[in-house]
Amino acid sequence: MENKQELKIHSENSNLMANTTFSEQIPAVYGGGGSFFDAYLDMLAFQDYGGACLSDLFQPPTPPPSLVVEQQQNHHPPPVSTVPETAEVVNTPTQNSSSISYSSNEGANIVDQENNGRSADDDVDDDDEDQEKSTTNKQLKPKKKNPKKQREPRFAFMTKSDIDHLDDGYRWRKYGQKAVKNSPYPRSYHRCTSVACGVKKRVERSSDDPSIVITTYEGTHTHPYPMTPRGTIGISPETPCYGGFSGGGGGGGGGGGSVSSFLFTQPYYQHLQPQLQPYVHNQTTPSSSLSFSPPNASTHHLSSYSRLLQERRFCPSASSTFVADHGLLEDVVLFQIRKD
DNA sequence: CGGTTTTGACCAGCGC
DNA sequence: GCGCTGGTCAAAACCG
Repeated sequence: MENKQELKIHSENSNLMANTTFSEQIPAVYGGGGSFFDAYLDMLAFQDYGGACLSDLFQPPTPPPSLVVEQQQNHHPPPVSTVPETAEVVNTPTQNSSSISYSSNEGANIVDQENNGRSADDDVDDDDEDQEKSTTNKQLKPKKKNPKKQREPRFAFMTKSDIDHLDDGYRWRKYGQKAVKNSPYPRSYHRCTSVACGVKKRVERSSDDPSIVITTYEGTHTHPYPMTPRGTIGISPETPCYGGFSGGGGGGGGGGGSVSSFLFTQPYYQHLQPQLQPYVHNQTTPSSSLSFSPPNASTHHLSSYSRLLQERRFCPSASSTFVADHGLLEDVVLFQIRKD
């Protein structure tokens, strides 16, 4: 059995043909056989756009993105509210979906699965054995100080794009590339260049559909959002968000970057919870460019998608202080609002 | 010159 | 045990 949850977002805009699908599968046995996703992903998101940077999609945001939000459940009637004016969100949680977590630091489910229940203490116990091994290895190459290092939560982001590296503002350094079995396209390995930030990213193209770039993120950023090249944000240094997701950037020298980053620090399926989260207003950037306040959208009519947009901006370390973040979805939906 | 990319080698895990 | 594959390292090359 596996848990699966999907969230589709369709955008109707001549300049914005976003077709985003978030889905998650928690395989019964992590790493077991099956599809790439079964074995590999904690969460998967699909973003369909043709540009290099999501933010670029919205250069002429006229008219505002027409998004229709709806929810679907495979075995349940369409729940929750609809926001007819905009985005379409298809949320398809199956059974046990409530056990799914997208949180990086809080994603105990994911971590537990990936470690098969191993704890950090277990790793410590292996030190002796590891040292013995490393003694031999040192003759060849001193590597792997912590071979059984706890694996960070991961999730993937599928992007339909011509380019491999989506610009998210974080800086990535490529540290490896490998040919992928059954795929003509190599997989590249990237690491966040920030000091003491262990976030990793893998980028590969789907062998089935070469136009799709699969970006897998591992770990959590332990630093504030690094740059604001497109004239907007920077997450407050006082409230470092642990972005379970961040993408793009890196290659091609010159750093650069957009303002996109996902912060799935709160599970986006939180729409299942009765209470709504308040809107986020970035206090560090008084400019309206960061404010998310959907016009004419009462909290009662917030779609799950809208709530997703909010939730993903939350910082777990500051549950009562919400910090705005420019993420891909935000780019999809809120550009017009921000422009205003 | 410093940062990034490339690339071959090495290591670990897994399946047979 | 062996081979395959994924992931990482690190030196060299590259680039601004």
